[in-house]
Amino acid sequence: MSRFDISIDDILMAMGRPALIDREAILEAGLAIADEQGLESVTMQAVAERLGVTPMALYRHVANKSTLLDGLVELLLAEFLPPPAGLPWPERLAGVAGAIRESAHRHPAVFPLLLQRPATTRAAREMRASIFRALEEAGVSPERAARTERLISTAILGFATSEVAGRFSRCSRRELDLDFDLLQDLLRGFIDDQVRR
Amino acid sequence: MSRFDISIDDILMAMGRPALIDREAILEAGLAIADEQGLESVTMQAVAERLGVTPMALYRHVANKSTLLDGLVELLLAEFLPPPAGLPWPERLAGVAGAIRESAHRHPAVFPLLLQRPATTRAAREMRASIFRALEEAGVSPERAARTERLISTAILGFATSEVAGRFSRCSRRELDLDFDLLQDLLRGFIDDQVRR
DNA sequence: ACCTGAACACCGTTCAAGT
DNA sequence: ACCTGAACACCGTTCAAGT
Repeated sequence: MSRFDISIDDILMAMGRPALIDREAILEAGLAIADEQGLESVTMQAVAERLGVTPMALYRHVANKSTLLDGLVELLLAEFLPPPAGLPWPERLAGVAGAIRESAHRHPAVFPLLLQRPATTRAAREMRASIFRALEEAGVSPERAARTERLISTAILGFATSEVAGRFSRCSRRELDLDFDLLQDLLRGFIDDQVRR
Repeated sequence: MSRFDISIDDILMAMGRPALIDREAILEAGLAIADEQGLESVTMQAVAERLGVTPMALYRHVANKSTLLDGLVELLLAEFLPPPAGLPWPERLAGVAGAIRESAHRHPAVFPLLLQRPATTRAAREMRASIFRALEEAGVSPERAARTERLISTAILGFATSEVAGRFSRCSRRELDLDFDLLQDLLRGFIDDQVRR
């Protein structure tokens, strides 16, 4: 009846044995399901089952399904490792673009969500910062850098999303590789333009 | 018991009185709900209720919810009217881009789906054709036109999606207007580049 | 032909209860 | 603290039945 019905021993014993699941395990299970069976297969029940637990157990670790999906997006962002700092900026930028595209191919179901969430998480800021540094090194003025970065990352995300979400389903992989090369030329020309002003 | 339990009179009477709903009414109700309350509020029950009908009645007119959503995308595409043919190509292209962006602002919930469906419907082909004609007039060779068109429309769709789906939620409308202007400059420069080769 | 009632399997989520 | 059982409101969908 009262809250003291739970004995201290009970609590200590519960604390002693490690939790069956945690936030990270939940997100990884969700991402695996999304990769294997698509986003609509990511249900609380499916995630729980993969972890050998009941759906209700998830709610101690994630607020609800919507924040679980936010967490999946975070997981993708965390994969966008900043490229090696030693390289000259064009190669660093190409590295970032390539890493983003590869992530899209690994996670075609979750990737489109990237375009739909404010890029305010730590990993998102880091990716932005790495593009910023490349632009700075290229000679883009700080006043222009933010806008330039937005357009560059939007173009890359838009292309990668179209590619994996099926808008280009009639194009061969080879065609799309060439598209991507051309996109990078386009962005390169754009940056040169921004520098010249 | 047998199928002849339905009398011809019954059928004629049913045929005589006009159907309560049809595919078009369903799609328009779905779009209205999406615009007003977001995509996740578009349920079979909500659409049916708006039409004064039970959810089961919808299934005679649309195969299932997924094709209903496809229909909403179609509705957006139908709004991308081809620009007046008399104008010079740069203005026509700007017209298309502006029309796409306006559609995104009118239908922020449905618009992101455009990036996720193969662009094979009639309206999608028409929009592509109008960009093609502009590129041709600009002097882009036919071999380059398809790839150029893909990159242009991807950039526009990607930007408009980011804008209405919340990725730029920290930017003011004025900032985004300037972003869009710059995007069009970028695309213009890209086309000039394609012509020069 | 077109719509409804009843029914099913499946969702997300809450809350009290167990350990 | 962490998980479960029971329960609720709400989904999408099917099918037989009504008119």
